[in-house]
Amino acid sequence: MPELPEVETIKLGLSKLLPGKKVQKVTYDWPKSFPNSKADVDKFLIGAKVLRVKRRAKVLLIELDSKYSLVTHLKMTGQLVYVPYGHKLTADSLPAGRQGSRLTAEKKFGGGHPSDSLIGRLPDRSTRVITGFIGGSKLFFNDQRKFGWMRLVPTTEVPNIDFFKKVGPEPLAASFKARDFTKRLQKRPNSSVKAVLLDQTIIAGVGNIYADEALWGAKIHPSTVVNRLNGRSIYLLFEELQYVLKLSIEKGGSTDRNYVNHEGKKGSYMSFARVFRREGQTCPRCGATIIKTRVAGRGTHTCPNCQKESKK
DNA sequence: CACTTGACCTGTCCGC
DNA sequence: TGCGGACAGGTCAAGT
Repeated sequence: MPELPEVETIKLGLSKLLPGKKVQKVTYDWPKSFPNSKADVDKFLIGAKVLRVKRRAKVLLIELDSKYSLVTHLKMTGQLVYVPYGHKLTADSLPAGRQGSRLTAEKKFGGGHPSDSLIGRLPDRSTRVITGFIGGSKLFFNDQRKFGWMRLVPTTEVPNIDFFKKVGPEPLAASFKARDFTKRLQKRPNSSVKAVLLDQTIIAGVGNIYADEALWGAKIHPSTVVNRLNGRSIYLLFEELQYVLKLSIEKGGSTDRNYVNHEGKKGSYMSFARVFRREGQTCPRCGATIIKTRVAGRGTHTCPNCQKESKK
């Protein structure tokens, strides 16, 4: 769910908050969520100062003056939430309620914070890593499903992470033109256009939400095979993809179920979505009923009238 | 080689 | 009410 616009929103937020902050303490206990050794943490993270925050594809990069970077992929349910100094926290460490114990964060930390905001309830059962800064502020990496990860990587080695070696170009880069988009798509001539949009090695940052939204905008059925798309269709798809990504960044991203930004707040793109998660509702363009099917192994939302399936 | 499916996880929802 | 099963969907590994 965090796709390009969601990670970009977090990047913009954290860029205003983290640079200059010095790491004081780090708490983590789930190796897949944070695989680094304590020795590395002590050497390269504790005492390090944040230089800048960047994004590449769906990955967030926090560059440190120790020549290491904190690299985070939120996958499906990851969150990065910053809690400023002065906010009343109920505990300083990870809750212990996840191994068999059915303790909820609420029970463990003494029943209900007056504030209903996520910030007031952190850490919670999904908290995997807490990075504490001098001055008392904290960055929480929460991840309910544990698919995401945060890791400490030498900054010069970041481009050599397998994912970065293979990942495609940024769709919103000024240098990325329709011609480039066409060439990239045509590397997978026999795949469905939706599968290709979701393939991070073709184009970076597109996930299920914006794939469906852009395909609706371009009136293309998601299972259309790339080599059956004409030049005009591909151009339209390029324009629509950029449009939905930019609009969503403006709206602070999409909150389908889990996503929140650096302040623990939801994004509002979903109220602008035309098809995603709108099965049973009417198509804003033609009034037909939006349907949900399965394409490329994913839930897929289309207007059966605007997006005709091409006959083989 | 090109392409598709399953595994990784947990929480929620639906039907019986 | 409780329980099993389907489902959510980003990426990598394994399968066709």
